[in-house]
Amino acid sequence: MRLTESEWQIMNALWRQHPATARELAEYLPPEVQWAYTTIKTMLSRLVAKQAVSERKRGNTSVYEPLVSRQKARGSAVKALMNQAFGGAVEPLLNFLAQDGELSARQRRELERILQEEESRTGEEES
Amino acid sequence: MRLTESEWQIMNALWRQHPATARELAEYLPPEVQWAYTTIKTMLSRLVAKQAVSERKRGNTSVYEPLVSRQKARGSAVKALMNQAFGGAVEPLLNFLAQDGELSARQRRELERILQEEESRTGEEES
DNA sequence: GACCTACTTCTACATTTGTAGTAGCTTTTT
DNA sequence: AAAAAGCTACTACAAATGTAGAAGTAGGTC
Repeated sequence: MRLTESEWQIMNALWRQHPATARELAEYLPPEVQWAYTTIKTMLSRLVAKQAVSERKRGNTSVYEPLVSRQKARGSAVKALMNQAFGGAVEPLLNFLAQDGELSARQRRELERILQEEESRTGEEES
Repeated sequence: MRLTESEWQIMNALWRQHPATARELAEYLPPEVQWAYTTIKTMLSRLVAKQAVSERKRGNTSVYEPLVSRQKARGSAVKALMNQAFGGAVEPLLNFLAQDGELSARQRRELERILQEEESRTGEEES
Protein backbone atom coordinates (compact mmCIF):
# COMPACT_ATOMS: atom_id res chain seq x y z
CA MET A 1 0.00 0.00 0.00
CA ARG A 2 1.93 2.94 -1.29
CA LEU A 3 0.62 6.34 -0.21
CA THR A 4 1.47 9.58 -1.93
CA GLU A 5 2.27 12.71 0.00
CA SER A 6 -1.23 14.11 -0.25
CA GLU A 7 -2.68 10.78 0.65
CA TRP A 8 -0.65 10.77 3.84
CA GLN A 9 -2.29 14.04 4.79
CA ILE A 10 -5.69 12.56 4.43
CA MET A 11 -4.80 9.32 6.14
CA ASN A 12 -3.13 11.07 9.05
CA ALA A 13 -6.29 13.05 9.61
CA LEU A 14 -8.45 9.99 9.28
CA TRP A 15 -6.41 7.91 11.66
CA ARG A 16 -6.73 10.62 14.22
CA GLN A 17 -10.46 10.92 13.90
CA HIS A 18 -12.70 8.34 12.38
CA PRO A 19 -15.21 7.65 11.09
CA ALA A 20 -15.31 11.05 9.47
CA THR A 21 -17.07 12.83 6.64
CA ALA A 22 -15.10 14.80 4.09
CA ARG A 23 -16.30 17.97 5.72
CA GLU A 24 -15.10 16.88 9.13
CA LEU A 25 -11.85 15.67 7.76
CA ALA A 26 -11.09 19.13 6.47
CA GLU A 27 -10.83 20.25 10.06
CA TYR A 28 -8.33 17.64 11.05
CA LEU A 29 -5.97 18.48 8.27
CA PRO A 30 -2.99 20.56 9.27
CA PRO A 31 -3.69 24.27 8.92
CA GLU A 32 -1.24 24.70 6.05
CA VAL A 33 -3.27 22.24 4.00
CA GLN A 34 -5.98 24.40 2.51
CA TRP A 35 -7.66 22.16 0.02
CA ALA A 36 -10.91 22.73 -1.76
CA TYR A 37 -13.62 20.49 -0.49
CA THR A 38 -13.67 18.65 -3.80
CA THR A 39 -9.97 18.05 -3.58
CA ILE A 40 -10.49 16.22 -0.35
CA LYS A 41 -13.27 14.25 -1.97
CA THR A 42 -11.04 13.34 -4.87
CA MET A 43 -8.31 12.15 -2.56
CA LEU A 44 -10.81 10.11 -0.61
CA SER A 45 -12.16 8.51 -3.78
CA ARG A 46 -8.70 7.53 -4.81
CA LEU A 47 -8.02 6.08 -1.41
CA VAL A 48 -11.27 4.16 -1.57
CA ALA A 49 -10.26 2.87 -5.01
CA LYS A 50 -6.97 1.71 -3.53
CA GLN A 51 -8.80 0.08 -0.66
CA ALA A 52 -6.99 2.17 1.87
CA VAL A 53 -10.23 3.67 3.09
CA SER A 54 -13.80 2.48 3.32
CA GLU A 55 -16.82 4.54 2.36
CA ARG A 56 -20.32 4.09 3.67
CA LYS A 57 -23.39 6.25 3.30
CA ARG A 58 -25.14 7.93 6.16
CA GLY A 59 -28.11 9.57 4.50
CA ASN A 60 -26.66 11.06 1.38
CA THR A 61 -23.33 11.75 2.98
CA SER A 62 -20.29 9.53 2.79
CA VAL A 63 -18.57 8.52 5.94
CA TYR A 64 -15.01 7.32 5.67
CA GLU A 65 -12.87 5.04 7.70
CA PRO A 66 -9.31 3.80 7.35
CA LEU A 67 -8.91 0.27 6.06
CA VAL A 68 -5.16 0.15 6.44
CA SER A 69 -3.64 0.73 9.81
CA ARG A 70 -1.15 3.43 10.44
CA GLN A 71 1.25 0.73 11.49
CA LYS A 72 0.96 -0.99 8.17
CA ALA A 73 1.29 2.17 6.14
CA ARG A 74 4.31 3.15 8.13
CA GLY A 75 5.79 -0.23 7.52
CA SER A 76 5.49 0.14 3.77
CA ALA A 77 6.92 3.61 3.84
CA VAL A 78 9.88 2.58 5.95
CA LYS A 79 10.52 -0.44 3.81
CA ALA A 80 10.42 1.63 0.66
CA LEU A 81 12.86 4.09 2.16
CA MET A 82 15.19 1.35 3.24
CA ASN A 83 15.16 -0.20 -0.18
CA GLN A 84 15.68 2.97 -2.13
CA ALA A 85 18.08 4.78 0.06
CA PHE A 86 19.68 2.29 2.42
CA GLY A 87 20.32 -0.80 0.39
CA GLY A 88 17.36 -2.58 1.92
CA ALA A 89 18.79 -3.04 5.39
CA VAL A 90 17.76 -1.44 8.62
CA GLU A 91 21.20 -1.01 10.15
CA PRO A 92 22.35 1.64 7.72
CA LEU A 93 19.19 3.53 8.48
CA LEU A 94 19.76 3.34 12.21
CA ASN A 95 23.30 4.28 11.61
CA PHE A 96 22.18 7.28 9.72
CA LEU A 97 19.78 8.27 12.45
CA ALA A 98 22.53 7.90 14.99
CA GLN A 99 24.65 10.32 13.00
CA ASP A 100 22.03 12.76 12.01
CA GLY A 101 21.70 15.16 14.91
CA GLU A 102 18.01 14.46 15.37
CA LEU A 103 18.64 12.55 18.52
CA SER A 104 19.89 13.70 21.85
CA ALA A 105 23.57 13.13 22.34
CA ARG A 106 22.79 10.43 24.81
CA GLN A 107 20.40 8.58 22.51
CA ARG A 108 22.91 8.86 19.75
CA ARG A 109 25.69 7.37 21.80
CA GLU A 110 23.60 4.48 22.87
CA LEU A 111 22.25 3.83 19.44
CA GLU A 112 25.77 3.76 18.14
CA ARG A 113 26.66 1.28 20.77
CA ILE A 114 23.81 -1.01 19.81
CA LEU A 115 24.90 -0.97 16.23
CA GLN A 116 28.50 -1.62 17.08
CA GLU A 117 27.64 -4.57 19.17
CA GLU A 118 25.81 -6.16 16.34
CA GLU A 119 28.48 -5.39 13.82
CA SER A 120 31.10 -7.21 15.78
CA ARG A 121 28.83 -10.22 15.80
CA THR A 122 27.73 -10.27 12.14
CA GLY A 123 30.53 -8.59 10.22
CA GLU A 124 30.61 -5.17 8.61
CA GLU A 125 27.84 -3.19 6.97
CA GLU A 126 28.15 -0.58 4.27
CA SER A 127 28.56 2.93 5.55
CA MET B 1 16.67 17.60 -3.06
CA ARG B 2 13.86 15.17 -3.59
CA LEU B 3 14.73 12.06 -5.60
CA THR B 4 12.20 9.82 -7.26
CA GLU B 5 12.46 6.08 -7.15
CA SER B 6 14.16 5.80 -10.53
CA GLU B 7 16.45 8.61 -9.66
CA TRP B 8 17.59 6.72 -6.61
CA GLN B 9 18.60 3.86 -8.85
CA ILE B 10 20.78 6.11 -10.90
CA MET B 11 22.22 7.91 -7.92
CA ASN B 12 22.98 4.72 -6.08
CA ALA B 13 24.93 3.51 -9.06
CA LEU B 14 26.69 6.81 -9.46
CA TRP B 15 27.68 7.05 -5.82
CA ARG B 16 29.20 3.65 -6.05
CA GLN B 17 31.22 4.41 -9.14
CA HIS B 18 32.02 7.85 -10.38
CA PRO B 19 32.76 9.64 -12.57
CA ALA B 20 30.87 7.46 -14.98
CA THR B 21 29.43 7.60 -18.46
CA ALA B 22 25.86 6.56 -19.14
CA ARG B 23 27.17 3.39 -20.70
CA GLU B 24 29.21 2.52 -17.65
CA LEU B 25 26.42 3.40 -15.32
CA ALA B 26 24.23 0.82 -16.96
CA GLU B 27 26.53 -1.82 -15.53
CA TYR B 28 26.28 -0.61 -11.99
CA LEU B 29 22.54 -0.64 -11.96
CA PRO B 30 20.99 -3.59 -10.19
CA PRO B 31 20.34 -6.47 -12.57
CA GLU B 32 16.57 -6.13 -12.32
CA VAL B 33 16.84 -2.63 -13.71
CA GLN B 34 16.93 -3.17 -17.45
CA TRP B 35 16.59 0.27 -18.90
CA ALA B 36 17.15 1.34 -22.46
CA TYR B 37 20.29 3.36 -22.83
CA THR B 38 18.22 6.43 -23.65
CA THR B 39 16.21 5.99 -20.50
CA ILE B 40 19.38 6.25 -18.50
CA LYS B 41 20.31 9.34 -20.46
CA THR B 42 16.93 10.87 -19.76
CA MET B 43 17.24 10.22 -16.07
CA LEU B 44 20.70 11.69 -16.06
CA SER B 45 19.51 14.81 -17.87
CA ARG B 46 16.80 15.28 -15.32
CA LEU B 47 19.27 14.86 -12.51
CA VAL B 48 21.58 17.36 -14.15
CA ALA B 49 18.65 19.77 -14.46
CA LYS B 50 17.98 19.33 -10.75
CA GLN B 51 21.64 19.88 -9.99
CA ALA B 52 21.95 16.52 -8.37
CA VAL B 53 24.54 15.44 -10.89
CA SER B 54 27.19 17.23 -12.90
CA GLU B 55 27.89 16.60 -16.55
CA ARG B 56 31.14 17.23 -18.32
CA LYS B 57 32.31 16.28 -21.76
CA ARG B 58 35.16 13.99 -22.46
CA GLY B 59 35.41 14.00 -26.23
CA ASN B 60 31.86 13.76 -27.37
CA THR B 61 30.82 11.67 -24.43
CA SER B 62 29.27 12.95 -21.24
CA VAL B 63 30.78 11.98 -17.96
CA TYR B 64 28.64 12.29 -14.89
CA GLU B 65 29.33 12.83 -11.26
CA PRO B 66 27.15 13.21 -8.19
CA LEU B 67 26.71 16.73 -6.92
CA VAL B 68 24.70 15.78 -3.87
CA SER B 69 26.17 13.41 -1.37
CA ARG B 70 24.50 10.20 -0.43
CA GLN B 71 24.40 11.51 3.09
CA LYS B 72 22.48 14.56 2.03
CA ALA B 73 20.04 12.67 -0.12
CA ARG B 74 19.42 10.22 2.66
CA GLY B 75 18.82 13.07 5.01
CA SER B 76 16.12 14.51 2.79
CA ALA B 77 14.50 11.16 2.32
CA VAL B 78 14.47 10.42 6.02
CA LYS B 79 13.16 13.84 6.83
CA ALA B 80 10.39 13.50 4.28
CA LEU B 81 9.43 10.15 5.73
CA MET B 82 9.42 11.49 9.25
CA ASN B 83 7.24 14.38 8.25
CA GLN B 84 4.75 12.41 6.26
CA ALA B 85 4.48 9.32 8.31
CA PHE B 86 5.79 10.03 11.78
CA GLY B 87 4.61 13.49 12.67
CA GLY B 88 8.00 14.98 11.99
CA ALA B 89 9.78 13.49 14.95
CA VAL B 90 12.48 10.89 15.05
CA GLU B 91 11.37 9.05 18.18
CA PRO B 92 8.23 7.60 16.67
CA LEU B 93 10.34 6.34 13.80
CA LEU B 94 12.82 4.68 16.12
CA ASN B 95 9.94 3.34 18.07
CA PHE B 96 8.54 1.86 14.95
CA LEU B 97 11.85 0.31 14.04
CA ALA B 98 12.14 -1.13 17.50
CA GLN B 99 8.78 -2.80 17.02
CA ASP B 100 9.13 -3.86 13.47
CA GLY B 101 10.94 -7.16 13.52
CA GLU B 102 13.74 -5.92 11.31
CA LEU B 103 16.13 -5.85 14.18
CA SER B 104 17.57 -8.61 16.24
CA ALA B 105 15.76 -9.18 19.48
CA ARG B 106 18.70 -7.78 21.31
CA GLN B 107 18.90 -4.62 19.25
CA ARG B 108 15.22 -4.19 19.64
CA ARG B 109 15.32 -4.45 23.38
CA GLU B 110 18.09 -1.97 23.66
CA LEU B 111 16.52 0.45 21.27
CA GLU B 112 13.37 0.31 23.29
CA ARG B 113 15.33 1.05 26.37
CA ILE B 114 16.93 4.11 24.82
CA LEU B 115 13.57 5.46 23.84
CA GLN B 116 12.09 4.82 27.24
CA GLU B 117 14.86 6.64 28.94
CA GLU B 118 14.25 9.70 26.90
CA GLU B 119 10.52 9.56 27.32
CA SER B 120 10.78 9.65 31.05
CA ARG B 121 12.91 12.74 30.71
CA THR B 122 10.86 14.70 28.14
CA GLY B 123 7.30 13.49 28.57
CA GLU B 124 5.27 11.29 26.31
CA GLU B 125 5.32 11.01 22.55
CA GLU B 126 2.51 9.94 20.25
CA SER B 127 2.35 6.25 19.63
C1' DG C 1 -43.56 24.07 -4.51
C1' DA C 2 -39.63 27.20 -5.39
C1' DC C 3 -35.24 28.00 -3.29
C1' DC C 4 -30.99 27.40 -0.86
C1' DT C 5 -27.52 24.43 0.82
C1' DA C 6 -24.91 20.64 1.19
C1' DC C 7 -23.32 16.70 -0.82
C1' DT C 8 -22.24 13.74 -4.71
C1' DT C 9 -20.33 12.24 -9.11
C1' DC C 10 -17.82 13.46 -13.30
C1' DT C 11 -14.70 15.78 -15.74
C1' DA C 12 -10.52 18.58 -16.32
C1' DC C 13 -6.03 19.84 -16.60
C1' DA C 14 -1.21 20.93 -15.48
C1' DT C 15 2.92 18.68 -13.64
C1' DT C 16 5.75 14.91 -12.59
C1' DT C 17 7.37 10.35 -13.35
C1' DG C 18 8.65 6.25 -15.93
C1' DT C 19 10.16 4.72 -20.11
C1' DA C 20 11.84 4.98 -24.66
C1' DG C 21 12.10 6.19 -29.82
C1' DT C 22 14.16 9.04 -33.68
C1' DA C 23 17.23 11.74 -36.02
C1' DG C 24 21.29 13.69 -36.52
C1' DC C 25 26.37 14.23 -35.26
C1' DT C 26 31.07 12.14 -34.42
C1' DT C 27 34.39 8.73 -34.40
C1' DT C 28 35.97 4.49 -35.91
C1' DT C 29 36.21 1.02 -39.13
C1' DT C 30 36.70 -1.07 -43.59
C1' DA D 1 35.16 8.19 -48.43
C1' DA D 2 31.31 5.16 -47.49
C1' DA D 3 29.59 2.43 -43.90
C1' DA D 4 29.06 1.27 -39.15
C1' DA D 5 28.75 2.28 -34.43
C1' DG D 6 28.25 5.10 -30.70
C1' DC D 7 26.79 9.27 -28.69
C1' DT D 8 23.80 13.34 -28.05
C1' DA D 9 19.70 16.15 -28.15
C1' DC D 10 14.97 16.30 -28.81
C1' DT D 11 10.47 14.50 -28.76
C1' DA D 12 6.80 11.41 -27.20
C1' DC D 13 3.55 9.53 -24.50
C1' DA D 14 1.06 6.96 -20.93
C1' DA D 15 0.30 6.76 -16.02
C1' DA D 16 0.31 8.92 -11.63
C1' DT D 17 -0.24 13.02 -8.81
C1' DG D 18 -1.99 17.43 -7.22
C1' DT D 19 -5.67 20.33 -7.43
C1' DA D 20 -10.20 21.81 -8.44
C1' DG D 21 -14.51 23.19 -11.20
C1' DA D 22 -19.29 22.08 -12.95
C1' DA D 23 -23.42 20.02 -12.90
C1' DG D 24 -26.67 17.29 -10.88
C1' DT D 25 -29.55 15.68 -6.74
C1' DA D 26 -31.62 15.48 -2.25
C1' DG D 27 -33.07 17.49 2.02
C1' DG D 28 -34.44 21.45 4.77
C1' DT D 29 -36.71 26.47 4.52
C1' DC D 30 -39.83 30.13 3.32
